[in-house]
Amino acid sequence: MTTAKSDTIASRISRELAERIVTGVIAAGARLRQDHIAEEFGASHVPVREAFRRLEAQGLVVSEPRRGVRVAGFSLDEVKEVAEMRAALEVLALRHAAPHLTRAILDAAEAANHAGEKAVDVQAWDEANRSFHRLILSPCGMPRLLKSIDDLQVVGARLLFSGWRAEWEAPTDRDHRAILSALRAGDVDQAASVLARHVQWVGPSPRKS
Amino acid sequence: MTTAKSDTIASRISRELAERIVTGVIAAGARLRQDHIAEEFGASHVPVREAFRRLEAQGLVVSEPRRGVRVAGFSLDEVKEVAEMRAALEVLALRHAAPHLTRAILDAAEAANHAGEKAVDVQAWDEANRSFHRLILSPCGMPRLLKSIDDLQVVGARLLFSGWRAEWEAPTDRDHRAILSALRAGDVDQAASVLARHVQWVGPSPRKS
DNA sequence: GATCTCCAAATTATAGATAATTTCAGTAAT
DNA sequence: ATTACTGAAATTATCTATAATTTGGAGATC
Repeated sequence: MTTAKSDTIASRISRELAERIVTGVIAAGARLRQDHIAEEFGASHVPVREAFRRLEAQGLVVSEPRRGVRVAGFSLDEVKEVAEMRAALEVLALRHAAPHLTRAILDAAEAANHAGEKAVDVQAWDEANRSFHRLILSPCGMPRLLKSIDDLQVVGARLLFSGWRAEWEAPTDRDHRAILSALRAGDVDQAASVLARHVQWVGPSPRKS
Repeated sequence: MTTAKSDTIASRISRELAERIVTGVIAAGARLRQDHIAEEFGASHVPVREAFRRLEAQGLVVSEPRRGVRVAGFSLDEVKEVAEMRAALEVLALRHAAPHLTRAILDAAEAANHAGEKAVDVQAWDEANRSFHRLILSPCGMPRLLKSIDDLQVVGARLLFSGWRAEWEAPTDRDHRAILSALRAGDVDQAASVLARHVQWVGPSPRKS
């Protein structure tokens, strides 16, 4: 958890900035100036620019040629859009993963869910939730799909960090259990249906732009 | 069609390389060396590296730290994966676009379809096909979703250019007409169903890795 | 008082140079 | 013959410097 050894400086900067954006340390709409960031990381601005490109690909920043990059906004519409995309893709992944799911995988997913129930802060809860989804979807064996889902998950996590309510935890865990029990029963359609609803849920209250 | 005015050198290089990869001028698996490309474009390697990052985000190249960049492969599995992702996302887009589709838009889509029937080469056919899809999906008003679909379309186009058969044209145009007539009849489910099957179709013959 | 113009400071984009790593051919050892 | 080493050449990643563009404000004009 220290400086996170990473091969290239660009990827280290990219990871660090991503975390700051997701956790809200850098606000939506804030402008990111390459020289300032370069100075902070003790690097030149070249790797910073490459980090920007990666963040742009993830949808965490938007870049206008010669006018700099700023943190992507997340209005309610944008959050919903990401959630719906993720729902569609996770359903696809689940249908391909289902035939390869083993008892051991489902047990591991259940353990991840329990870890989420015990989580005391947002980070831990988010991590457990991520694990759950990754566990049941990875066996689909579609790397590009999984990467897209992961990127969408990261973007969606901004919502969690911006306004998380402890009450939201219970329904999530219930959904997870429902998905597991449907999968154990071999009812993929039911599991997919719960998963789609579960992922699309972006909280009860409208959020500001 | 000349030098394609573009704001930054990086984006010009990125576009040019993308086209070469899609059309097969650069083969799958080929290594891209930044200095060589920089020299060819009369630029330094910094914008080349940024172009690489964009291509990586589009899924046209894969990059390993300190080991260079190579053109992404497209095995049958990968092509299928992209097609299924695109099907899932286009269905989502269509369901959101449907309420906003006007007579004029559907007529324009029909015109695009006719242009495709008259197309004499792959480029023209691809362009018409792209227009058709863009026309009926754009009204969904979900920019991130549309961008993802576009990227997937570009990747999928590699298949067209690698082995296109004139016979594939007719079924495609028939699918397009079926989608239009379902939309005109207000039967969104039917349109979505045809669209999903249509997009997932990757040709009758298994392709080599 | 509001708007426009123009200039300086800040910022982005690219170039050229350097350090660090990988690749690979050629040679030696088994 | 095959495998393991070695070092030069090629290549990637980074830094420093420079050119080009944008931003923001001071002063002029209406």
